[in-house]
Amino acid sequence: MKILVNNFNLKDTILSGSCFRVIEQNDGSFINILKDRIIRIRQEGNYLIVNSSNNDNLELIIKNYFDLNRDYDSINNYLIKNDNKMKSIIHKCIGYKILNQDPFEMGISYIISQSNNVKRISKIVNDIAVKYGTPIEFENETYYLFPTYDHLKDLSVNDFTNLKVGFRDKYLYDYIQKYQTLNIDHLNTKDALKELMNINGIGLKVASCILLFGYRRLDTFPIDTWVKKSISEHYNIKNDQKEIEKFAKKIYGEYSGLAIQYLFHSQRNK
DNA sequence: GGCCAGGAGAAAA
DNA sequence: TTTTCTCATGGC
Repeated sequence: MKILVNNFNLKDTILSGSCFRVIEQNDGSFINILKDRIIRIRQEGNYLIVNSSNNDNLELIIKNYFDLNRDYDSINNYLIKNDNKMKSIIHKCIGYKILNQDPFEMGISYIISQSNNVKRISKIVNDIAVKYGTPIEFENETYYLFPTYDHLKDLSVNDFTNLKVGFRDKYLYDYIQKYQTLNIDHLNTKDALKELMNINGIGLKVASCILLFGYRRLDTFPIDTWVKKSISEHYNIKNDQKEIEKFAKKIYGEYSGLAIQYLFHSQRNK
């Protein structure tokens, strides 16, 4: 399948570090494991070329996953209007989109991410899928979908320990116990953060990532060392979590999540 | 072989 | 209230 896109950069988007289930291929394409299917995708100019294990609603699913229906141009203009320094930063990030990933998978993945590196995060996430997820045949290989809540709801703390997640075993267990009572969609962002942080092992950073990448809350912004570095380079702001939060909310408003991702992305790609 | 990774929680100051 | 220490594991 061929999909026409504009102002989209597949590689920057898919390798941005928010997705742990993507495998870069030697031919420039990517194997990406979505919620319910496997895709092979590559970009040729303004076209995406996609093969999938499941063609039902494929174009719809691709456009939703890569956030291709959102008007990034007008958001970018809004950000630049509020902060002229954004102009050069955004210029380095043209085509970067925020992936719409599965909320449950994001919860598990970002709990695992704390004090960890991307390579090992990906390995553990994949180990969980291989052990508890559904196998899918695609291009003569077997891939495993990330398990649903029902697949994991009866696991014990020790089952997670056996997955070599270290001290995060009890965190994952508590997340599973509380997952069904979460009511994120009916809460504003501030309360949604609170609700997630009520889970043992989820702090502000992880909760922000879950909301931004799993629940499309573009007004949440994970602040890490890259972002702090970028902020202190571009702005005269104290290198302090609270100060940066105040600044981001005030200047970038409802799109602070995207703005902070631009800072993260441009700093990381230096 | 020591350092550190898209942190969080508990203890200590 | 803010700073420091600890928590498993493995990549480099």
